[in-house]
Amino acid sequence: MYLRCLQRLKSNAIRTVSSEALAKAAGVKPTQLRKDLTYFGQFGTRGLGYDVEELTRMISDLLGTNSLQPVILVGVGNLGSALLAYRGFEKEGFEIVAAFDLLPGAKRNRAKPVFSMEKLQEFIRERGVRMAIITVPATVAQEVTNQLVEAGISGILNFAPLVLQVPEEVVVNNVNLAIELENLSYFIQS
Amino acid sequence: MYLRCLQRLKSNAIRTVSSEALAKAAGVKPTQLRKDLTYFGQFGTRGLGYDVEELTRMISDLLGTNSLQPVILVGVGNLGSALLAYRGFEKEGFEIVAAFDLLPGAKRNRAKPVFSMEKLQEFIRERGVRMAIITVPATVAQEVTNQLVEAGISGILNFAPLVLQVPEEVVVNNVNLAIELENLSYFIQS
DNA sequence: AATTGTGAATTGATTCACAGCT
DNA sequence: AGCTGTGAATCAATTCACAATT
Repeated sequence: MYLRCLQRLKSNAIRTVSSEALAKAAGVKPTQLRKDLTYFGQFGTRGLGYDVEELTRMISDLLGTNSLQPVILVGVGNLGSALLAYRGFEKEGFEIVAAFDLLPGAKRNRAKPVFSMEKLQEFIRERGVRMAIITVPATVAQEVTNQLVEAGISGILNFAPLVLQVPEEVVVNNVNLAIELENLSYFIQS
Repeated sequence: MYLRCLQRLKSNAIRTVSSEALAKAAGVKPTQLRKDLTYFGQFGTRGLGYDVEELTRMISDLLGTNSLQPVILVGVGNLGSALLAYRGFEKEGFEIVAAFDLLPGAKRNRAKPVFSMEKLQEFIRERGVRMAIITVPATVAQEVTNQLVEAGISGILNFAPLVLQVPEEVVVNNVNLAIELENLSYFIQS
């Protein structure tokens, strides 16, 4: 989040920012921001603030965002197609290098290649891909996950609405749109 | 999350579940689950567990998920189109009743009507819509938000990668796909 | 004068440990 | 015997308050 805000500042030719201003932009409190940063070192100048350029570089290094990470996507339905077409990732250092689906033929005419599921493990191994996005139906998500893990994937962004069982060295982030809506719905009932 | 797991159990004709089993399915610890539930009352039977049917009903009531909530969507790009076509919401009690875009004409041939932005506020007011999904570019997201809030929206699911400024009675949930990927990427660098 | 960096204090969430039901 | 419900203990995150620095 901080990185995103810093990039916005940079594109507005702002050189220096106080914890107060950056925190406001990121939607957190100034002390929170300062505490967060000190876990990784001291980057500010007292009385002045943080150098936008320098702080940007340090967070990028930390996140390992400086090199382009290849990512694959499994399940080219509505959501999968949208993510394939979405350009927003590349700016942040990720590239969806290929997609996989049971029916790759029907999913042609896209910028990205869509392969059949048989090619999945071979592709992961040959290209050394470490991250995958799962946009398959819940019923097959665990089976797909098993294949991914077996082939060496260590990070999964899961859009299927269930909890995936994985070995502990594999990291899963879940995005569940229905839960987000329910959450909103709960908090606005007043 | 619990609700989702309970529904799965129900469809497998399972009548009763222990905190241990349900917690496992939801990816949390048993004590966590029990503590969570007791914030709202006592629903289990000692020595036996929870009645799937009863617990389902109580969580549904709590979430207000029993009545169908109308939701609108603003910004019919790649992601917006995918969400419009996504059926997963309806099962959870939400219906995207309309979408809005600067160029509604180009976005026809869908199950849902796509209106021009001029119709936005009128629609919200007439239909009493309380929730909106924002899938517009970051550059116009704040402006769209202002319009939504002015028309009476009180819950926003925001996919634009920036922090929206809203009055405190309005709830915003952010979904930022690039941040999810970055997060994964950070935790798998070993 | 402004603003960071950070121990200490506070607040909040999770887990333990076990009493209490069925 | 099995399993929930929960006060107490622990662990983690946030915020305060202010010394240190430019």
